[in-house]
Amino acid sequence: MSTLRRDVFQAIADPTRREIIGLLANKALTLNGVAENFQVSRPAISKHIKILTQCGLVVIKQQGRERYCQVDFNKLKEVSDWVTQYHSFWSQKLDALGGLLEGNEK
Amino acid sequence: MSTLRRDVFQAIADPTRREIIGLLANKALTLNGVAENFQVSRPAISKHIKILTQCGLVVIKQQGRERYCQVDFNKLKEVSDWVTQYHSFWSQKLDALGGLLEGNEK
DNA sequence: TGTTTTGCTAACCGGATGGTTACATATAAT
DNA sequence: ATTATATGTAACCATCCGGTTAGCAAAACA
Repeated sequence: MSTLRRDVFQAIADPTRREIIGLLANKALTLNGVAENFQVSRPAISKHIKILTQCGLVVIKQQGRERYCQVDFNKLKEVSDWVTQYHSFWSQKLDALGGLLEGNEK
Repeated sequence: MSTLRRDVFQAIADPTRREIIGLLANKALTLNGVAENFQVSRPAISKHIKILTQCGLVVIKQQGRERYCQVDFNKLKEVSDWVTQYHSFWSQKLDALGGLLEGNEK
């Protein structure tokens, strides 16, 4: 699994990974602790965690043989920044095109 | 290309599609107008636009043989909502685990 | 010491993704 | 009527993705 092209947007694209983030928001969990909450196998969760760590969204702290996963929420700011740049457009009507086409709508 | 599992998070996972959204924020463009701004082929852009329309992020208004693309920014709220639920965690120090492990850190 | 537990990695699989080229269709322009 | 333009679609391809099972290594426990 290469470490290329790993960014936050791609990491949160998967619903399972978003769920994992939700879980870890409450408290740090070991990998098995995370896996208990899902139907899929441990290796599958392990892969998800790896993707989340590769982009910095999750940080792992080793404690003996256990590895506690926690979210670095600051990484989510990258997503927040991207989204909020469009906040001003949100309440805008969807009729900008109408103007653009000078009411020539089909 | 099935219409299944098409959600906003997956749509914005691709950097090209995020760029497209940035482009369309300024003004509605035809499909060729969008494609002019990228190196990839027109069919590739066509596929991206299809994905963006399937999840509702982009709306198309046909004008003769031209198809004007514009962003429905309200769809981005879904992303914003997901992110902002974690706003309270942002300024939090990354030492919650330290407490959890009772200073037993390696 | 031996065994259980935690977690990683490898090999594999089917389906999705992102790209291409080639061709089809419909509207517009000459 | 013919040609040019705008766009869609099909077929194909390499790679990625998310999942599996099997096996390995290290720490913890009996």
